[in-house]
Amino acid sequence: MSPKEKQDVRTRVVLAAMELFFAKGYNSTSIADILSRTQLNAGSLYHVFPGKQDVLIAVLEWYRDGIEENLLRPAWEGVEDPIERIFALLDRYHWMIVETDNTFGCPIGSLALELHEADPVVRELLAVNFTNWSRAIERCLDEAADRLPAGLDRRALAEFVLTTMEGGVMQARTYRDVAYFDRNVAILRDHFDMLLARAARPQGEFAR
Amino acid sequence: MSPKEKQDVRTRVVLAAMELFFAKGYNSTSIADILSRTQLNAGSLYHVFPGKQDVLIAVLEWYRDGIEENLLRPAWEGVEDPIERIFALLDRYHWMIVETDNTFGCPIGSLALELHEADPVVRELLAVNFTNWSRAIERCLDEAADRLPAGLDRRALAEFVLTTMEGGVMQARTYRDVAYFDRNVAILRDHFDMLLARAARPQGEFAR
DNA sequence: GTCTATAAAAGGATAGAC
DNA sequence: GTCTATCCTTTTATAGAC
Repeated sequence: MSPKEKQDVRTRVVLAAMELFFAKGYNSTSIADILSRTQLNAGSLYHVFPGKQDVLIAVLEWYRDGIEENLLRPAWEGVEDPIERIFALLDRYHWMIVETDNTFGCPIGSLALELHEADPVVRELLAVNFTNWSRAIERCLDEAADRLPAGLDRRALAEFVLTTMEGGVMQARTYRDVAYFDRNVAILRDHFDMLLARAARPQGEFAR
Repeated sequence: MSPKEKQDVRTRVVLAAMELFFAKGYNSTSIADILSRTQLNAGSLYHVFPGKQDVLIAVLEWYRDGIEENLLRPAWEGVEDPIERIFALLDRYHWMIVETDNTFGCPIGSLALELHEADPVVRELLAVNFTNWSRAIERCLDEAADRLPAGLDRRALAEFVLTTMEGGVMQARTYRDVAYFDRNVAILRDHFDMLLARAARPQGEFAR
């Protein structure tokens, strides 16, 4: 392959669609938008994708397959403590909000709420993306298990971290003010501090 | 007015649009959908509303003006304790999820994420709806202030309750399983329990 | 595998009679 | 204030030459 070899049609479409869905949503992005951005013709796109929904599916698969490389690894570089990794990930969202002038929306969350009558394949991919995200958090919690209260529902707490991110992003975007996100994260931090303190407290003390 | 007097066009359109936006989203609801459901003709609708966005605005104003009567009062009937009122409200969402076969989405949250490039008037109304919701929670927290830690950021905690609801609803809908919502609420309950315990603890103890 | 042209349908909105 | 008909644009998707 020559150095300036263009990416294949499939990749170009997926990357363009990803940006457009992120910026405008799925329904508000037309095939014409994708063609215009990729400089492709309709024939090329429809040669690879049967229809618009198949582009969406490819985008969701891209997110699914890239979470480690595109999200977690950059967020966790140089951060070893598993609890701090959770807040390092949230800090990355803080910066994504700031860098988009408070218009950032989680692409998965936005699609999950935009698509009311989603095809089962699409819905399954949305769910898988959520699961991969919260499972990554759960692995952090597992690593820190000995500092956390015995019997803690780590899966539930991991899902709660996802909830904090999604709710914080939603409010920051609606108010166009990252402070809404930050206040949510601060409460979550407080929650973790209390959990760590509870776990550290001597057994004799009435626990709770 | 006769007992069987029909509601005026404006009200009929708003109620129908509310249901349709809730079920299908804003972009996926056509004017034809609204006309079909209300049994009105295009002329009648456009006589009252300049365009589709004005219908959306009227719907958001309806939510804004009806939160007390339609949401808070029913949720809080027979519940006096302010902290329990918070969880009574969340319980109401639990049942809305169940009654919709796990397809429930918060109408405001869904619109907030669906409308990526919303008109300022629309965005302002979305924000006002969020504010009214979390302010209602904040009033509960104010009532319970003496049982909560001194210096607690009650506004932030109220926003965090909204986040818990929105994140829980989002996950329950995506997974089509109310258990995701319930687990989130359980963590929030744990958070409140820790806050109440912290506030009740004698001052001498290192209060972290 | 890529190109242009276009089909076919849906959607928002308007005109003008009544 | 309501009715029907229709305009105009956008959008998804396809046909068929190259």
